[in-house]
Amino acid sequence: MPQGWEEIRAEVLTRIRTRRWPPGAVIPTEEALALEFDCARATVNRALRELAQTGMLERKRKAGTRVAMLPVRKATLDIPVIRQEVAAHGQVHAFRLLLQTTGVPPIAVAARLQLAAATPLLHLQTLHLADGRAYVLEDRWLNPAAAPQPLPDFSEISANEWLVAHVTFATGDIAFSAEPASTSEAAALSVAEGAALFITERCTWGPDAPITWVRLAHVPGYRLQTRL
Amino acid sequence: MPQGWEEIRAEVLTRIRTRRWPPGAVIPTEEALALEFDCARATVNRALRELAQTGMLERKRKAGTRVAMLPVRKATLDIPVIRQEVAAHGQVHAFRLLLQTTGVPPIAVAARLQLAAATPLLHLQTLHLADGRAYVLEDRWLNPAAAPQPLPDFSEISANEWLVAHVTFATGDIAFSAEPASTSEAAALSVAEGAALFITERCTWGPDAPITWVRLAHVPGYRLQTRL
DNA sequence: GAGTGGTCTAGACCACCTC
DNA sequence: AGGTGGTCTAGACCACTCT
Repeated sequence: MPQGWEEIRAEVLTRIRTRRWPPGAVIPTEEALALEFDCARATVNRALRELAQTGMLERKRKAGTRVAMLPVRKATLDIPVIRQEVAAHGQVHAFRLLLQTTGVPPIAVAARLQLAAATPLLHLQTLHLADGRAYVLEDRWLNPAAAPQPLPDFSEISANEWLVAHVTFATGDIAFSAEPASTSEAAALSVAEGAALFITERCTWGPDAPITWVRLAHVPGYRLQTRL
Repeated sequence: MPQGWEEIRAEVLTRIRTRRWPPGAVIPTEEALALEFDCARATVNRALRELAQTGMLERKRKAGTRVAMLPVRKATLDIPVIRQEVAAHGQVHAFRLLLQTTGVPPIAVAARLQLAAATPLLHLQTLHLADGRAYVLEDRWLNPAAAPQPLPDFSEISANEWLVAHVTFATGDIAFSAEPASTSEAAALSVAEGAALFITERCTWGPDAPITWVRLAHVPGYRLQTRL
């Protein structure tokens, strides 16, 4: 007899995986399961809610709970923080500020940030190193209006870490893709032009104004991995 | 005054984002917050637990709850099912089975599946089309021992959909990367050799045996996106 | 040792949705 | 209209871990 919501979750998961409750089937109500497992309905609710959150179950009031037709559709992904990511590999992290200017960003960047046209932003290019070798090339446009003055010396502190510590964050999105290395990217990362790079692109907004747009070009061989 | 765990979560999130509770700070105990918000401790617990799950808070018994030093570190992302993904774009999905043979997989594949050496697997290559144009090239090795006999005709039903509907799934992992198109991939996807392709690689295991290894090579321009 | 979060209970009311 | 999940409560005990 399972006890505790985790064991109940495991038991339900087993019944799904062994096809005792096949995809599409309606499973017993919370009340019935609470009776079977001899626990409170809230405990069953907790277990089933967690399974619904990962996409194994689909729940609707009155209609009941059914096993998803295509189970395992969601994964939680750790968004790596570069310094920690490098440290986790037992390597030494360092970075070099390649570029720091102010100017109007490309249309594509302004559009993603939903920025009024021709707003000047701070443009930073940073190369992150792991044990002295190129690891990630960071291309960032930063809205000074979103940050408290004065801005720090970004050759000493990473923009990402300073921002999360000092700027109020409201919302954001993140996208992953593959792109060929441009001439300048290839040079910075010491790879061939056109090499397949894993790209992470992030936008963040504050309560009132866009904060920053970042594009991380990862060195070939980079993998983003998670359990299902 | 917030009411309900969602409003409490929103209120706590606001206090974090406005830096009333800055990164690293310890926030009041559940009991204190329950008093302030005039609700049960379980309600506060629910709100704080959700925030901890997304990486905004770090919780430890006795030590209390503190705002994460680097907030927003986890994102949940939907693992797309190809047919639905294509349909979601309003396009027509179709697929062509390019290859179906049986043989011993490459060492790299066998290793990832933790497979005993020299086990013959079914090898499938499938090209998925969106509105008739190449969309994803699927390269799959499937363990017949993990599936109930007989196997279906994979030129009529997609291997993925048949598997989730008929094979007991236990665990798996998924990885994303960028790789240059090989000669055969380039031909199948109608792109230049060496073009940057977004790669999804998935391993799944049953309770007793490895089930399948899949590698999806997405056409250039593909983006995997999610909110933060 | 003591404070904090983690969990469970028994009951209740409500919102939603299918029937 | 009634059944189902969603949520809340007030209380309790436990597990962990910092001091």
